[in-house]
Amino acid sequence: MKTFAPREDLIREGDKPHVVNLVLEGWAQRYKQLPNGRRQILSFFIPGDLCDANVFILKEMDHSVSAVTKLTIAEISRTDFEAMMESSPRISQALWWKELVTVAVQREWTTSLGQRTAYERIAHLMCEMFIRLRTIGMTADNCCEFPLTQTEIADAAGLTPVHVNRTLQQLRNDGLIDLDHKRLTIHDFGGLMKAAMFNPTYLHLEREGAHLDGVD
Amino acid sequence: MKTFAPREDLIREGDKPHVVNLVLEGWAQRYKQLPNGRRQILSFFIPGDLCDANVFILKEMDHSVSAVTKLTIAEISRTDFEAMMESSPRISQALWWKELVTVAVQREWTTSLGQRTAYERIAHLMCEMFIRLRTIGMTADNCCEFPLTQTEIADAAGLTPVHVNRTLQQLRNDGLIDLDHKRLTIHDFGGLMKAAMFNPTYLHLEREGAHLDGVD
DNA sequence: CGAAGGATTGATTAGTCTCAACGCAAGTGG
DNA sequence: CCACTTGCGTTGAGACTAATCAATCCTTCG
Repeated sequence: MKTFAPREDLIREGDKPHVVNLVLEGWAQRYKQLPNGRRQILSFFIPGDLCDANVFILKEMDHSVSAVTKLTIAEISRTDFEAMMESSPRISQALWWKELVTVAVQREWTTSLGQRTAYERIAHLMCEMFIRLRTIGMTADNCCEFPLTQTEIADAAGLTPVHVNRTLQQLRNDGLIDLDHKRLTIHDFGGLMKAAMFNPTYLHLEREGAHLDGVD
Repeated sequence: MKTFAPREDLIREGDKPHVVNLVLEGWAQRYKQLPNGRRQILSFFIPGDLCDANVFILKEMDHSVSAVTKLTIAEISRTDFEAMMESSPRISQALWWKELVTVAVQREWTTSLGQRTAYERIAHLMCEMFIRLRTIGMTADNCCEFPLTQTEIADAAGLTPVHVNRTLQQLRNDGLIDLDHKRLTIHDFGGLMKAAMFNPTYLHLEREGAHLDGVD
């Protein structure tokens, strides 16, 4: 068990991976930095997420991971991880499932960046994070923590912070959300999903309970 | 073994997955269609690629797959696939490796769409496909097949066909490439990589124990 | 030979970026 | 406890990349 301060790096591009990280508390983010200095945030991790199942198969990390908030993680060694995988087919299947969902989410982000407008992208990110947080019981009614700065939203959505700011104002004016002091309130989830063209299929929630699919 | 005509669908979003597809000959593409009609191409498959390892763990496909060219594939049943996985740790590790590379590629596409310009995105796509084709021996000198229409390049790069056309002209005028009759020639690979900010690390061409596979 | 899909070109517009400044709030050191 | 610093959010003006709309040309192929 290990803790990190907000914005501290856990893993840097180029590192030789040697453990699997399991998030226990807080948010983390995966990102890539380009030679021209621009940064793309590739995914967010919340409690229960594995940073990279089985990474030690790879020679070198192709991305970095940093804490968003104060962060607590468990490090799982290669031997422990492999023992887990072999201990039962059900566990190894669950790990495969986690990995398949991770790719599915990455594909959806690709789709967002390629086809959605700024407004739609931000709405989509909010839908995704809200649902993911809800499945781990970290929402209260229509509220959740949303500890990202506008610059981080920008780097995740492929936009500039200035444009994120203006777009958030639109989302607020349209009565869809409120975002203040790192706290997100969704006033009209149906409307937000519609605006984002959000379809939760890609999160493959079925096995965790259909009751969570009921929206608002 | 099965064949498909160019542009024919192998798998449709919403299908219940029941086999793993292995590409034997030709190119295929994974894509997603949004309610507003826009399409994002998410990845290309070339010979040797698995369309989706272990997909049958999921209840429902969240994307579609179609042939780009005339296509030949092998269908691997769930039982056969699982038998393969259990037959040896080296095989199951190789399959994990394939999957990890798939996610890594997806992350790089996310980065392209979020942070690279039109010019850089197209250059990057060409670098990636050229290297992947080279590792399976499907390049000759600095040439390879590149069977995409400009509309397909556009849907992969998050651009319009018109803009792809103009950008290709720039790439040609800059002396980096030629693309004609579905045949790509790279005149200056170093320059193309530089323009694309292309770093092949994410393809993880080296992996632990790869030399034991007789692959490569 | 005609049809159809793909590539190309031109003119205009929209969405987002860039640059620059300013405000506010929280944390820090004196 | 106050002044200073710093990071984050907000606003405005102008520039630019890429989208849109629309027409034309070129290939390929039945």
